[in-house]
Amino acid sequence: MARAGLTADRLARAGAELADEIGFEQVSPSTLARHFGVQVASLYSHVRGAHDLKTRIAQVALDELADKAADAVAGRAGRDALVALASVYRSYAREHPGRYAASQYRVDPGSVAVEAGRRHSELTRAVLRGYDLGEPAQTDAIRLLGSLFNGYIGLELGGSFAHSAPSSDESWARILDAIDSLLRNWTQI
Amino acid sequence: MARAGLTADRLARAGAELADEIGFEQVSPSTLARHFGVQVASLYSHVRGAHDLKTRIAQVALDELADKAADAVAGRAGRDALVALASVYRSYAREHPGRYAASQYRVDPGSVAVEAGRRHSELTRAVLRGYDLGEPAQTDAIRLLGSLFNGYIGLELGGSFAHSAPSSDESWARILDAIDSLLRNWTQI
DNA sequence: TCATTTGCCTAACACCTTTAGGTATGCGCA
DNA sequence: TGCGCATACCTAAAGGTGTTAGGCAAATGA
Repeated sequence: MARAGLTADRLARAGAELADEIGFEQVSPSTLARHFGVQVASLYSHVRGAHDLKTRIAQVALDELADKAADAVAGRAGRDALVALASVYRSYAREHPGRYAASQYRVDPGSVAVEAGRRHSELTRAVLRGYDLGEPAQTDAIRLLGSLFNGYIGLELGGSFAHSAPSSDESWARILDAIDSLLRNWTQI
Repeated sequence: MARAGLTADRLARAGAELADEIGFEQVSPSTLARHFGVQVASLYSHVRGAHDLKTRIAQVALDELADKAADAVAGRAGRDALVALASVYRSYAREHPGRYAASQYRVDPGSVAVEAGRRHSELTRAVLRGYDLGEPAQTDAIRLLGSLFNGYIGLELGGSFAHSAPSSDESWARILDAIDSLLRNWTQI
């Protein structure tokens, strides 16, 4: 019998794709084994278990997202950079809901994925350079933006904004305007 | 053998308490059956299955949270009301992490729990009356606040703010100040 | 071509969810 | 008080998942 050619990396990447199709929650050693036409136990040579698998998928998503974010922010500043960064997260969540859910997977401290989290904060910090905030305002603002993006996307994906006016797109745009304004005037609060 | 006296309601409430002890993820027909000293299959007379059980626990948490929020907001306005509402959510999440996680459980449309979600928006709308926003700004602001609260608490519970200065408490307080200021000046963005 | 590595296999265990049908408990009523 | 009935909880069983242990055979390199 020909071998499937599994590696931890291929499993993680296939898991990420599978997550977009069937939902991150549903991705597991068994679904992934079925996907590769392989016995479940065979995965355990490449991955320590279900948690390890999900962590690796989270890592894939987090890296991919950070790459896109870095691209979007490059060469922009201020409001432009803010909107670009926000748009990357939101688009990614819509186009790759499974991967986005994976990026939210609680990864234990000490994992390599923690590093990816730091990369995201640094990207946000870069956007904030255009607003000239000192410390601790800058860290506060990073936390605010991270919370807002994650929170908005989470609620939107959950359908919270689906059945009422204004449309989610419109709210999102105006909220970003508001946040831009807030960041510009942060020092004089 | 004496009967345990199960009802859907008792299961949901016990599930909520159990969630705080062992984590919402871990609460399931089997853990709950063990908790009541009862065979797993016995739960199925009261609850349709695992999903139904979790939805009911979510409902308990959502209601309890809305009650606390209504209490906190009553008799306050403006910044006071904003801080009080925010504080209710954050305290609840810290004191009852399992219940809070339950409140985030994706409940299918048409479920009674959707109604509880609406109650939360209305509470936020009440807080915003102190800021004198028209539409669509008011709805935008509701979405902003909901996103921010959920997002901040989610990141905080995940440990994102644990290992760096300033403390989460300090950031939270200053972010609320910033949001208060933003809401007061929303119309002149 | 042979030895070795190792990728994938089978087998087995423990646990979980769900369904079907049986037993007995506790209530309402005579 | 005792009887009948509804139903709360039970046992049994099927099918799924995660994980470990050990075996066979395919690829790799000498």
